[in-house]
Amino acid sequence: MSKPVSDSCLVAKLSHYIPLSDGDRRHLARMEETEVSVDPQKDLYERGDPLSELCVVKSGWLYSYLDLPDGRRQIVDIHHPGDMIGLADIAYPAATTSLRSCTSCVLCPFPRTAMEDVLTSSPRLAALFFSIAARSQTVLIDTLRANGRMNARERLTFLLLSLLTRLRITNPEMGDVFRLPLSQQEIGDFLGLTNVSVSKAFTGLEKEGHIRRFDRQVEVLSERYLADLIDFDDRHTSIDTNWYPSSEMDRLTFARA
Amino acid sequence: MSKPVSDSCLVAKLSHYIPLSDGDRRHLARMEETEVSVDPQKDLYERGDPLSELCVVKSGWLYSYLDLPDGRRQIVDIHHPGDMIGLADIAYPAATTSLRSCTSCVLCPFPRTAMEDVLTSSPRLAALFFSIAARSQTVLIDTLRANGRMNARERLTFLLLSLLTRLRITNPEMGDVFRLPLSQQEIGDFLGLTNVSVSKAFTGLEKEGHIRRFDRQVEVLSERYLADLIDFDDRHTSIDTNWYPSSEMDRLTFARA
DNA sequence: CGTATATTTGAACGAATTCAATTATAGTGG
DNA sequence: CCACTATAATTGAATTCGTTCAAATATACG
Repeated sequence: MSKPVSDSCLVAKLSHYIPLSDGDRRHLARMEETEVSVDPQKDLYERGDPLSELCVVKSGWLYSYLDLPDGRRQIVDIHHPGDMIGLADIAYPAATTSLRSCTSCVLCPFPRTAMEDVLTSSPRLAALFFSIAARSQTVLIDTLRANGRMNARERLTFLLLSLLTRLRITNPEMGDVFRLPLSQQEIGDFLGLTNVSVSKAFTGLEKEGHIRRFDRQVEVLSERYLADLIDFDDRHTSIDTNWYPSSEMDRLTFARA
Repeated sequence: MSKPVSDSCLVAKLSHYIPLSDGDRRHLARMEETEVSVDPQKDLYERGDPLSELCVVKSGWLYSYLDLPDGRRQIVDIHHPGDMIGLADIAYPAATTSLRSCTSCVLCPFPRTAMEDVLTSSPRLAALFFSIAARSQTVLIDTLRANGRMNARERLTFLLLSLLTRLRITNPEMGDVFRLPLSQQEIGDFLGLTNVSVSKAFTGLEKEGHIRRFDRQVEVLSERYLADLIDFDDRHTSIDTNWYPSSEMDRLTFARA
């Protein structure tokens, strides 16, 4: 964040976690020489499509989803700037989920085969990729807990706190307010609710003074109370790098004052 | 399966996917020199506990779960013989889920630091571990879809088909019948339902002739019909190893006649 | 064989959904 | 810049699926 040595998305993302050598940087920069712009509300690929590239999100929001035969939809992951998309798909010959943009986006695609290079050339980068994948799994587990065992208001609380802590990583100055470019239908598809239930949960939280809404933004007014309500665990702020190869590592904590 | 060269759990599991060199085998065998027996219905660790070891399941069933403050429980993963437990936790200093045994189990623990050795010494093993982690994430995504967007009967169908396809990997001769050592309460905790709803869904599926139950076993009578009902996707049978370092690899399919 | 645990069943209840109408917001072209 | 249209959000009423509660039956285990 402090030194924009490179404008590679991937380097920017990974150097959040561990110091990267110049060799690592050059290596990563080669992965993504292109940028792609995407319109809002566009399907980029469908579950089952052959998938030759992963990508890093440079700007915009997207989500991965699965449909049921009758049209019911489950959003399984929301992607923000700095996120890598498709990492979990490398174990399969085709995409396991569909991908759709919420907003206008800029993406940095890189070839799937780049993973091989990383694993061969840099054990520490391999470990880092592994950690990133592991963390996204933990996020998924929390979402499962929310969808399986929480009521509508708790689920919405879970989403709002998740977004708040996620967005603070790449935007530490942001405070308690963020733009929410998801429709209530999309929020429902993420939380296993209808758009109507999402609306009622929103109104309920707002009337009781826990949140405030204006423009397309949300302000979280009682973060502590809401976190306690659902036993919220911030999975984003810190990551354990102790086990990584090479010894100069410490456990890093994201900048967040 | 055909050549029991080693009785290491880990080697047995991994050689399902790719041929292992003798060096790989020796390396892996060193990871797990011990075996541990566990009684049924025992908590092995709780979310938040420091976690110095991962393990491979040699026999028995276990599950990972999360609780809410008021006692609601969500089971997020069910572990069978051949599974590795704790892989996703290595990005965190402490356990992100709690672990509990369903049945008597034999586990093969190995130190968390072993991952470092693997990543340093064998890019191909690193890629394999990565694939295994990625696949378990996909399983989680399917579970999220079930919990978020399916009704009770569809969710139970999802669980039964998941178990059927999972257990066939390590027991190809098994046909359409398997033992189910989970209580209906536990099944409910996995599917986001109450034990009562699980009972009614079971009875419903049985009365319509889709399944049969006897002893603690379940027989799936109309697998095709049930799979179509929920658009079930078998995530277990095949895994893509094309992208792995070293060229002698093909895409492998599990033995299943 | 007896006791504890698990499953089944039925009835009443409740949270979320569905359906439908209203209000608000966003985007477009005059 | 405003009116117009399409989309999104809100609100209320009726419905539904799953839950809760409670009792009966079945199963497992010492």
